[in-house]
Amino acid sequence: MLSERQRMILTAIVDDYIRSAEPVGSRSISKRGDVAFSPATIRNEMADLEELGLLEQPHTSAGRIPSIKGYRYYVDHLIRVGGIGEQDVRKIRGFLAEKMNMWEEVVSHTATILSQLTNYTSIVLGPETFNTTLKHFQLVPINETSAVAIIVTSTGHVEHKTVTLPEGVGMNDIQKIVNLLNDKLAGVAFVKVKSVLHAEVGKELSRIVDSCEHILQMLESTLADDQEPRIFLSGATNIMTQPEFKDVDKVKNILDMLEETPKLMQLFQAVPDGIQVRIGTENALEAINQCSLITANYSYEGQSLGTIGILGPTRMDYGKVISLLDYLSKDLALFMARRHK
Amino acid sequence: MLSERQRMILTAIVDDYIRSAEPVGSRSISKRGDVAFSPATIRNEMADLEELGLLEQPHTSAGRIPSIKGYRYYVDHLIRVGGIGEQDVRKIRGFLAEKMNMWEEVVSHTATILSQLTNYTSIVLGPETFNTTLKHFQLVPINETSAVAIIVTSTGHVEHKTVTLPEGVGMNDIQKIVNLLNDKLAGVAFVKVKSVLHAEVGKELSRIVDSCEHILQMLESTLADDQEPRIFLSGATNIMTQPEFKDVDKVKNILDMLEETPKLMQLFQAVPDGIQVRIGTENALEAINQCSLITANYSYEGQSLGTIGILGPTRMDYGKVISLLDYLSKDLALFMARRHK
DNA sequence: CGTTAGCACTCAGTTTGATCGAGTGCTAAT
DNA sequence: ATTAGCACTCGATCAAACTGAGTGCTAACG
Repeated sequence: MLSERQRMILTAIVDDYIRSAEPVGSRSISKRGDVAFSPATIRNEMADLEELGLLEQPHTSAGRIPSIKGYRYYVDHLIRVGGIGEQDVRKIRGFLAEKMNMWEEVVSHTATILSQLTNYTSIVLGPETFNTTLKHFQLVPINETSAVAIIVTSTGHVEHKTVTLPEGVGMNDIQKIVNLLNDKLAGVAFVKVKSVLHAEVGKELSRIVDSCEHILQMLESTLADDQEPRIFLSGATNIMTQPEFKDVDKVKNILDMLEETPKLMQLFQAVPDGIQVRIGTENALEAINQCSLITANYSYEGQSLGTIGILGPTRMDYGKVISLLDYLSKDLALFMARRHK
Repeated sequence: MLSERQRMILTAIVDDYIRSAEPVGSRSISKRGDVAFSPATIRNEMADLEELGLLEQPHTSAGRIPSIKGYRYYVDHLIRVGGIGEQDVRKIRGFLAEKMNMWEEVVSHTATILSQLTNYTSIVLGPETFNTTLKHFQLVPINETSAVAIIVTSTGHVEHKTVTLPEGVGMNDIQKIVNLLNDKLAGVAFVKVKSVLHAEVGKELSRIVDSCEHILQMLESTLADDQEPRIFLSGATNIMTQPEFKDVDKVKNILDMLEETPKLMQLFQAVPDGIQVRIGTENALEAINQCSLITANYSYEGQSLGTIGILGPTRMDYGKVISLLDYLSKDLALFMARRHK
């Protein structure tokens, strides 16, 4: 357990370091005013804090910087999550005032605004489709052998896919198939589509067309395939403004990671509800061992729809980012709720 | 007009510099073997080439590097566009063997493979829609006030958009509208959609629904709006492997530019047919004044469909990139032709 | 006993200066 | 016309010296 004075000093060091990106010395803390002790006293406390693993020294004659553990303590116990600034609120309001119908627009705008307000990189996962239902299905023939399959979900999300038609399927057949599917599948949750397809559609389909097997298979892969949510990135280059990322190689590792969808998915995998802070090596991926990732779910009626996140240096303005994510995730949830209805 | 010897020397310098990224001295050229003159002679020629503006010296006691004008001369007169390597061909073949139906997949894969084979950044513009025709139109209601409009083009491209429905439009009306539109607009080129909408659809529409004006307006914005081609980027971080881009600020400028769609469009605006090389300051954008951009159109029946491009340092392997772009743009045209049919 | 002033010590960062060597331009010889 | 030779230039590299922020320890202070 830390003493009140130790907590004050740790707070001061983290705050200062977040601002300046430079090791914080005892003198500069003493001069700040809010910790009214002499440098010597502060030095003693700092030595203790270092022994506890909360601070570290880049080298003997430098000031202290927070360790991962130090940031963790700061985030868990010391942080003051103030409301967000007026300017920020105004900017967000302005953005919400724009009339946007498609959730893609909303989500990508959210990503943009997040990265602009924080100067970090924002990553937003679009709503997952798995708990939505099918609203409408359509097959549009392109030529003799292929067609475009279009799926509209209850949330207004549209997926499309070009499929190859089995031979001997005519225009009439297609219309019948489409009608049948809309009849049977409309309102069915995506997770159940596969079983319904087998249980109810199969028999009826065999009455209509010959090459029933092929079509069923095609439909299955079309309808079941597309579970992965879309990823929106913004401000990927913002890390480069941070002094600790002056080195091109470090930056490249991170940006390469951001270009790879599967890695990003891994990063966001299984984030628990609410706001989650992962500092430095707490992240699973080596590439961002010097970064912190803060994520927040947005949900509807207890069901998590998607995630928004901010990636920045470990020396990140945690307070600001957390309050922003909190605000925007709720906003996003609100929007989705409106569409969900 | 350059002498044969000057041309040889210029070629040698450009080739060497492309390989090594270091100023090329007279000795090293003499030693290469293919220019069998003494360093002194070569030095004299180099001085002449510098006077002509084809070479420049970073500082007095350094070797020469090609100037923009030097690269230009090299590209226009000296370059040997060899065929592409066997390995590359094999890799492309392997990629073509994969069965891909959607053009989005093909185009994005093309971008990926281009960046992998060249280690530069590839930018691919998806086929423009303006010379395609409308194949199918659909309106799927989501709730009382909004619906998803879906457009399928003759090339199998799908666009969708959420629209707000005017009040008092019922399910029946929607079906009628959709039928009418498919009847009137199927097969109509996109450029003509707007006029057909006014000339033929307007009157008929007024017979069906009351709020004809609103709907017509909505349809117009939906159908006419979406002209801009999609952009596929790959290997954006590859510039960082180039020694001349060890500086984070330079890189940031370029990557920032790549994140901005309008800037990219500006870059690709009005590229003439065939293969186009823009070296350094020949590019319109300040951010890539130290880069070269090579672009190639892919077309079908004389009509340009889209563009593929490679962005790299001015010190780029022009020969390789040009032959690769040539090969792949033809491949892409072939694929599109198949889909077009 | 907690706090603080004083002081020797440490060490990264910067400056300075010397050295190195790749490469040039010029001149004179071939 | 070509080339060998040579003085010269100038960035790059390295070590030595210097600077100063910051520490840890000790002793004095209230």
